[in-house]
Amino acid sequence: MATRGTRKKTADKPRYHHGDLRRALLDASLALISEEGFGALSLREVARRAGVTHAAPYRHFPDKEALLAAVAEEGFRAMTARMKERMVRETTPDGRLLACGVAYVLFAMEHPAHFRVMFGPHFSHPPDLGEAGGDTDSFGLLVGSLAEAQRAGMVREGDTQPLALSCWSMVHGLASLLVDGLLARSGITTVAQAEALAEQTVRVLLHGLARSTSD
Amino acid sequence: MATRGTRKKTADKPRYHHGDLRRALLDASLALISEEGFGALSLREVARRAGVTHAAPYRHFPDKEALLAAVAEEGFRAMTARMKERMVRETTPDGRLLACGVAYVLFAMEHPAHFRVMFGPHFSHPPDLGEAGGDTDSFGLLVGSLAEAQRAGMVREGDTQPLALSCWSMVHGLASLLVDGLLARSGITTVAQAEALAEQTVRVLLHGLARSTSD
DNA sequence: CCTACCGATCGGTAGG
DNA sequence: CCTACCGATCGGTAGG
Repeated sequence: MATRGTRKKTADKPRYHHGDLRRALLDASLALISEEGFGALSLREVARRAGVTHAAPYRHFPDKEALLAAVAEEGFRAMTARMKERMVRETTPDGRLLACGVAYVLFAMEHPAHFRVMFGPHFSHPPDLGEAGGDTDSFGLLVGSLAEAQRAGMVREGDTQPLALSCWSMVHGLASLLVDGLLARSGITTVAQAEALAEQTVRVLLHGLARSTSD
Repeated sequence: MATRGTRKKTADKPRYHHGDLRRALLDASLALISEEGFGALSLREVARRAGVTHAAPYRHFPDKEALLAAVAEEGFRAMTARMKERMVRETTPDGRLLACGVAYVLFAMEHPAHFRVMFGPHFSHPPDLGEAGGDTDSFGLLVGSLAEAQRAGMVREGDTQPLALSCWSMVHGLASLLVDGLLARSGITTVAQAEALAEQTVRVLLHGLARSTSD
């Protein structure tokens, strides 16, 4: 009994009686998904990892879907930022278009948990990719740079929308295969390898977009 | 009490005391995923839908992952068959390559639950896409027709493998976006629309593959 | 943000 | 292929 009342020997559970529990919950969610896969994500396990009781998250998110929505929104914001970051360095329309696509794939490789939440089939309604022009409007960046490339004569004329869907499909497919580990047996495991493949792949697509297929 | 002992008024639960429970379990899994999403899939609910006790499935599958593996394998077999079916109608190398890609997308649209299980992040190990030349080797079909197109001079020379990854990414991305409903707001909802988009998209890619980007 | 509690569901097994 | 059972986990709420 002599030791009763002294500091507990295990103070290993950080507590969040301050303002950053929300952040801690988001981080815990991402770590959990990365380590155990999406199926392992539960509000209770997230709370556990964040060092709080399983009732605490409800102070910040009304339910599980709200937590995921917050993760997804953060992901779209980060992805859009990543795309802009690489695009502004470029000086040509097709350079920007290429950068746009490569950044999409890089984001997925660097933030697989975010990517899974953003595009996984977890929501009742598929996510809206952000208001036009907003800082989550990654699709808008693609459409914009594609239209610019059209005006510059580097991409065939015609309705921009279906062409944008082709571009999106290309990078989304590559990103998905990478995140799900399906290209590992083809030897693509590092970010550098993924970037090289993305560049090559998007270049092929841009080349295909340059002129009408009936040429 | 007069009615006691007579036929129960609800005989609505079909029983599988014959040989087709395995098939029924696979079908129930697919229906469940289609209707409620992948997250709703549990062995117990599958058993319920198949009209058996939750212990019955263990007679056919050692665990949940084994059930999913069976669904996935069936999916790869069906997808490969779908691709072959469309490819044999074609008389040119690039026709076969196009058919190969379009069939991939069509399969996903027609069998979204299969597609989700095949490529969803549900397995400890990502699925092997089948032994080379086997009836689940869809990737082999792609590589084969791509190599054929190269020999015919319709696709640039060089290592076939990375080019095949570009093709796979393209159709896999389109299929994924379609299955997850992300192209619905772009107005692509029917199989016919998806097929048209897939054709256009793969044509763009083939055009890009025709010659070196440095031409 | 915590304790204590609810009903529900789950994967899996024993034993027949 | 069924009944009966196990321990575990879950989402969510009451009440403080």
